[in-house]
Amino acid sequence: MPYSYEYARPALTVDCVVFGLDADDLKLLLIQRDLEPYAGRWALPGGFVRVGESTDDAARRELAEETGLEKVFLEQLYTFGSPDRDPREHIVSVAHYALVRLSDHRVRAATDARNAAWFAIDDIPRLAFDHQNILKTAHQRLRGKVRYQPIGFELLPARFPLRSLQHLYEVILERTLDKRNFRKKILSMDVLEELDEIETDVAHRAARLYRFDKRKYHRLVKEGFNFEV
Amino acid sequence: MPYSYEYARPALTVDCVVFGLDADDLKLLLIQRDLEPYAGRWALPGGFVRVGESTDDAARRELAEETGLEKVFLEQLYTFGSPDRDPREHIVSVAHYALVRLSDHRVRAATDARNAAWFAIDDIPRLAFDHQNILKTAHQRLRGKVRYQPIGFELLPARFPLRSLQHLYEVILERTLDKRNFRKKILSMDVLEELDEIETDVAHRAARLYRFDKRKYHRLVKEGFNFEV
DNA sequence: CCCTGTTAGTGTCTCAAAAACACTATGCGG
DNA sequence: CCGCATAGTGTTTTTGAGACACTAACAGGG
Repeated sequence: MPYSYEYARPALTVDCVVFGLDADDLKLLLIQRDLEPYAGRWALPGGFVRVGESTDDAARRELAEETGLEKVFLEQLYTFGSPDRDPREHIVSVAHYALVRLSDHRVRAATDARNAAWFAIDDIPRLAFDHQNILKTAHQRLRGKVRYQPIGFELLPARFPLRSLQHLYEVILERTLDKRNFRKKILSMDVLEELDEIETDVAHRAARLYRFDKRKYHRLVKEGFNFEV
Repeated sequence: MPYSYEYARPALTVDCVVFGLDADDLKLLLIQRDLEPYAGRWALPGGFVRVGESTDDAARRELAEETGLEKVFLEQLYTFGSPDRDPREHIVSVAHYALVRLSDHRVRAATDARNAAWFAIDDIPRLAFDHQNILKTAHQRLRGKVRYQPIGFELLPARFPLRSLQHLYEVILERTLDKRNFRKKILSMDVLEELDEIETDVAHRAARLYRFDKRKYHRLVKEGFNFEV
């Protein structure tokens, strides 16, 4: 035990709530624990913070190690510091949440050495530790976030029909939106670029594709805005 | 050095950004450091988290120890985890912010053994560590918060004239508000109770006093709302 | 007691944006 | 070519924000 301190220290971990979107649902990335406590139980990816490493870096590192995800949108969520949240000892966890395009990452996560899988957001198994609570907090934050920051760039493929973006908002907000009002609003924000391209392989009229204007999008993310949908 | 661990651990602290309101200004509570590093420099109250103690409890304890403040409104703000924010070693700090009625607490803080004092929010001395940055984050959060949660219960005396509440919003938002629109809006929220009582000892027409309806106020805090002022 | 100074308290109009709402267009598949 | 599924498109109504100015009450001084 080579590391000694004058006073006892809680351990420090990071956990990641990774949201992904596919054609139908908002999904959550979980890994299956192979060690006690809660061996076999599904849990949020995460692990210990190393000395000399920022908590954000630790979250990215653990995410890459456990699920193969890299370069994702990731933000700090909340720090869970209750002393009894881990049965072993006092472990404080800085929770983060991430948004990823599920289509980019589905395979890698599923075939990783650690057992990792995507779950539909309303069909989540029992989770280890207080991870259910962390998830609840993250989902609330996500719902709150879409009201004052644009979202979607991180969750949709590079080119997408407007329907997909509306669907994303509907899934996050858990309510349906009016198509015309949604289109009016989102187009008036001037962050989408209309492409000369339409969907293929659909059994009905094909929709026009759009992409985000990175510059304008990130400016808007930074400044905040008002998006009541 | 009686506490040993298999892996190195960052130290864990809490810091508190304590906002107080007096008749004129938004104030900030600071303590003067008596130890290195940054001896003599003003800093946010805070200290180490003990094992077995939640981060929230730690924040409350440190606040009580260093400034005498107890039972204040206190929420977690953000966790600052950069390894170089403290010159000694890697110290991760869970920052909190608190809102207090300055009139209730002015004396105790100022006469405490540790040198503690209130500073006007736009006349803050150079701070230790990254505390300037933490303060900036807290001030932003406070401004954001008033838009979707009612505020004031924690910062105003039990009975107050509407002018005080408007003044509170003006100070936090750093702009003036229209009296009639403000009253219209705040009264329509149905959280204030009109009292059969007016100000005393004022050299002009005395204003009617109000108080918050605790039940309705806390319901609204919980649910969130939309307060664009 | 009256005049002055200071803050309390009150209503309406304008304008912008949100919300409600239904039909035609297009393309695929059988 | 017909049926089906989704794309795409404007107008009206309603709601809320924002701008705006005068009278009322009270204290204090002359």
